[in-house]
Amino acid sequence: MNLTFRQLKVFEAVARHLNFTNAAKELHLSQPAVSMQIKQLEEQTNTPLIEKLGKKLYLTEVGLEMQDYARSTMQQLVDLEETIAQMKSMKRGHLKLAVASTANHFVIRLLARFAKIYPKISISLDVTNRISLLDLLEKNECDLVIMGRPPEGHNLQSAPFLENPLVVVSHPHHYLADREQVSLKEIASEGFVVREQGSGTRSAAERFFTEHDLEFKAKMDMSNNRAIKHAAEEGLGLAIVSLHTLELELKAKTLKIVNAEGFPIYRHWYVVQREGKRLSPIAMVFNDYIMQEADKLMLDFDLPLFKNL
Amino acid sequence: MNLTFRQLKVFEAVARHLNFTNAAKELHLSQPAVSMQIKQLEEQTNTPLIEKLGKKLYLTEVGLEMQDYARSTMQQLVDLEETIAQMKSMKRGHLKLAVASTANHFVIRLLARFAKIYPKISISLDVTNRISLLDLLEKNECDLVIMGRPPEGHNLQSAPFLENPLVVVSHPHHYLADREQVSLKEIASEGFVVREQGSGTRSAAERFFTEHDLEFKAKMDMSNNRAIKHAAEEGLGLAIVSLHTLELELKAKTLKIVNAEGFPIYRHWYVVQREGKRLSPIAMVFNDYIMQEADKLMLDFDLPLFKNL
DNA sequence: ATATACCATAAGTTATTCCTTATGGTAACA
DNA sequence: TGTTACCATAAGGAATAACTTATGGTATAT
Repeated sequence: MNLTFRQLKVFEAVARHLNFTNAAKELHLSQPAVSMQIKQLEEQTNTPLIEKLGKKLYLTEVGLEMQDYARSTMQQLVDLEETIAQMKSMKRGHLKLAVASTANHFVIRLLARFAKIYPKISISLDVTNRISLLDLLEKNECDLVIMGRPPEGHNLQSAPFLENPLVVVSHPHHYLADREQVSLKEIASEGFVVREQGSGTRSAAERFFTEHDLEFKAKMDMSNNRAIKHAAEEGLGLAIVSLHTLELELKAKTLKIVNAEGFPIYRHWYVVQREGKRLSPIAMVFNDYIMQEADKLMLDFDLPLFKNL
Repeated sequence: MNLTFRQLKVFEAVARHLNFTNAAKELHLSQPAVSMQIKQLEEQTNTPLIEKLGKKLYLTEVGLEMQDYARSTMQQLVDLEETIAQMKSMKRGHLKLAVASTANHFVIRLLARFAKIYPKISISLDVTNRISLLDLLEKNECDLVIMGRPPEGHNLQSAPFLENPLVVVSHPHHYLADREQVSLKEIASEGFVVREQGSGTRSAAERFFTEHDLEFKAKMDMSNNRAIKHAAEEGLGLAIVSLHTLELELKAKTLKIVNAEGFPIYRHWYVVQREGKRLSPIAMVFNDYIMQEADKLMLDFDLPLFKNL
């Protein structure tokens, strides 16, 4: 059986009018055109759908089934169109994001604002480590990723959208904590609690010290940013972390920013997507949104401003 | 938007395989043929449905919607085919009957047997008077009607399928009740309880007496067969009724058949349909069933047999 | 760098779809 | 009985749908 939508459409009109001529008028067709479509449909099903008794038309039992089917199929088509239209106009849709755990805090705040503008959009947010992020992109399991600078050679497209100031933090009673200015040399003489090898923050710090011909002393390394901050809070050493992860600790005064020479180091947050990926409308809008608005939005956050921010 | 089933079918295959070439093989098509169908579908929706990242294919969000739609539509089509097939093979369907109230009793017994043979068929039975029966036929609101001889000139097709013996009944203690033979003259001298003017039974009786040059004395008339029998039970007079309506009263011995000369009068039960009506498969089968089987089935009923039956 | 797997595109052909006009037949109705 | 309303059928033509083969491009893998 190989029906066509055309047949169904014509049949539906006939079933409604119970009159070929009127159905033809509605469809802007000649009457024989309608006859033919119905005839074809009856040939397809190999059973009469309409019976003519005297002047009047009646649907057969199968005809009634067919009418149900035609209506439901056509309604579903309308629904589909509606759904697609909504998706296009971002009244509906799903945004799949993934962020580096370090970025989690501020991204959620960005997302909260974004979600208010597009209330019908559902969002899923995966918070995970760099390796997993790349994996998600690789498998096309998310639209966009927010992370530090992505590695080369993964067929990725990335764009920096926000400065990411790395600052030195210490226990609030650390002897360097209240100094107006701490020279780089002094800082370098301290031991640091750092992320594992390969972490973006760690390599940025290492590069920074190397560029200034200083050694970077990693006293302890941990795989989790929260753990690093906690270690610093406990006085295990200084730490270099993204300012954006510090809102809570600064407010609670469990950590202090050390006024270290040359800091903050400015790195960037990137929006990353797979090369060649055609973003969904909503992902595209989100991308534009953070590219344009992230700077401004960060101003609302309760974070210290550095002169060149 | 003007999709085709073909597009949906091809799309479904591609969405399942996530591979054009394999989908093409499954459909016994060349790969470009598949490409074209997908392309057309994307043009219809004006949005990408499939995205290619590197070597792998992925469905876009709209693509996923489309996949749902395609599957559900195709499933519905399968369901429709199944339904039609069942209707054709009478595993499903609906039989709309209407019977004269006089025929109700025995028709229900016929129907009970018929329903056992076609257990999946639903049946509706309208029990009503002659006028309404003709009206139902006129409006094509039932497949078949069972009644006495239908009037001419209504564009009806009818066929007798069963003899309808009309007998004279009386109160069991009526003075004629136990007589071995009652002459027609004696009968004619009695007063009768009869149906209203226009009733088939009444005109048959009248004609019968007229043919024998006797007068037919209608003492009382009623519009309902049950009421007539009741009147006879109460000794209000003799009655002429169809033997087929008497099973209960004979068993209960509340009425007796009078051995009247010339009785039973043989009339017939007819199956009636509208001229030109194309019966549904199940109606046709029912028609055949009663034409062939009604005689035999009546033998199982607890009714007296007359010599020439 | 080359081979491989895979999809896109182009060009051309065939078949089918879909519609039109013209005409015929039938039931209802006056 | 003629008229009217309505559907069926026939014939013909325009559009297009649906494939095919051939070829090109691109990402991946070796």
